[in-house]
Amino acid sequence: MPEGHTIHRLAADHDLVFGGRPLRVSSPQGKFSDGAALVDGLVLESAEAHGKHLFLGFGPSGWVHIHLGLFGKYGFGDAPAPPATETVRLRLINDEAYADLRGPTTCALITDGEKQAIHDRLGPDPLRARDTGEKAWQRISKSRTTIAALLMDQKVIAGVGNVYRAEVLFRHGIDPYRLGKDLTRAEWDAVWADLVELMREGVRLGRIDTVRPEHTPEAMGRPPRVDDHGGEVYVYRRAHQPCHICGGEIRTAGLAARNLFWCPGCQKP
DNA sequence: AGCTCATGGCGAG
DNA sequence: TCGCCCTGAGCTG
Repeated sequence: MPEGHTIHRLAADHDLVFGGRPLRVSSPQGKFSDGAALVDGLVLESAEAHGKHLFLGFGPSGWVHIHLGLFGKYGFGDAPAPPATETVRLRLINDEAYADLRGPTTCALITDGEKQAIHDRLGPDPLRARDTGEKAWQRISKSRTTIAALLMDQKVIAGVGNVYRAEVLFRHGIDPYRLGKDLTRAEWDAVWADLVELMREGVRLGRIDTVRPEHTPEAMGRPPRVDDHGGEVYVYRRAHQPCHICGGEIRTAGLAARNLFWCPGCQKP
């Protein structure tokens, strides 16, 4: 289950494992059979990520556009591939490896123009080397929407999901209900820079770790702990537990159909 | 076996 | 704001 770091990692893995060589493409489940047939046997020329969107490039034949949604999952493995189960939407195979995709929101063959339209509607991505937080700031600084909602809006900033949202706001002591227009430029610059760093680390480690060294359980003299989503965090899914820093109770609330987590003690309005 | 929930996003009203 | 789509894990019974 993905935020932007997962998708950038997947793009790199595709390049490494399948890039520059022909590969077999199929859709055991059948829902992508037509698209798969059109690129089967072609060379994978490039793999790109923008926010939570993944693009597999097959030259003039176009791009396989993948969005994992909430449930989508990739499984990579060494050849030979096991028999595909009925939920495998997309299977890639070469002599050494296979990759299975299950449960994506999107898996479709698109043109260069359609791909460009997706880039155009996405905000800057902290994991794209040429992107900066400037365009995001232009929208945030004029917006009467809460910063918590803005961080989840992929048109404002691409790649941030529910975990990074909660964690980066905590790390900067920003109350999630503050309005975009009430953030200072310095606050936004610090948040953007932090996302760049945190998400790069997320790509490297393959999980979301946001707890600073001085706040780890060891440093704080507490028993070791890994949160049930695989990384170490301050507030995400820690409702009603004590804050690692102030000891106050972590709070949760629904916001735009998602669960928001924050520490009222550390994140003042 | 059936329910709930999950790191997303879309379109209808 | 709500319902809906995609899948699987972790409960409950």
